[in-house]
Amino acid sequence: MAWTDERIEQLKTLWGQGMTASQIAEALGGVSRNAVIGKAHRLGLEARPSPVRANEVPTVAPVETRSDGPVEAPPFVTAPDPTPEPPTIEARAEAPRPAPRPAAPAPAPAPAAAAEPAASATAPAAPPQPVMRSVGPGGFVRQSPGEQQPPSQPAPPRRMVPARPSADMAGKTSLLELNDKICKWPLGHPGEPDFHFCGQQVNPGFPYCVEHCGLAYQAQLPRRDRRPPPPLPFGGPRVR
DNA sequence: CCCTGATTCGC
DNA sequence: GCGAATCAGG
Repeated sequence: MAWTDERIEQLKTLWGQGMTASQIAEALGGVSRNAVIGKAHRLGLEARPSPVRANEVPTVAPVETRSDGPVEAPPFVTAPDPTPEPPTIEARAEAPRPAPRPAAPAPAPAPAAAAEPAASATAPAAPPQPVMRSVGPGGFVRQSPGEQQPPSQPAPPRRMVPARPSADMAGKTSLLELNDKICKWPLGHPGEPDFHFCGQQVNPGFPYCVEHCGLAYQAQLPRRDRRPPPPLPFGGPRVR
């Protein structure tokens, strides 16, 4: 399958959200995990913590670290690491690391569960999970050190709307109407009559409105705890 | 074994 | 540019 602009866009988004290559491959369909990784690299997407990379040649001289195997040593090695010995953590901190690995946007409207924060609602008794703090890439959920609430839970929608108020039934936001100022959160499935985009005003710097940013960028859950099937925009992947 | 991402290299 | 094969760590 070809890498259309749409698919590339999805790849970027999902990759940015911390989805694994396998998950992305499954979500996109028609591509392998390797294809996703390969494409991500060619796109220059940020590398993510990989198991295979800790190994580094400490000295300037090319040193073959592999100790066994009938592997012929390469005649030369290209550019040994320019920063071999960061004396401090500094270098690490600088590294482009998508700090929190957000993942799994939950497209399906989950009406219940959400508490109503409006009115006099103070912070619910005890946020039991201080650790789970999602900070959108780019710092989309900024909170003062003083007042911090666990934003892991996507902002509870004021109310559940299928897409947008009645007016939009007449004019849903179509692909052609997308621009960088309106939310590109897809609703429904491409190709179907009611497929359209959120169309709200974007959260500046993000492709989605604030509400959908809350869905798109969430703290990564332990893999055990996220079994809900493919968690994606566009109402979830098609079941073939 | 499983998983992961990175890299290589023939196409 | 693409992605299977391969590598290598968890």
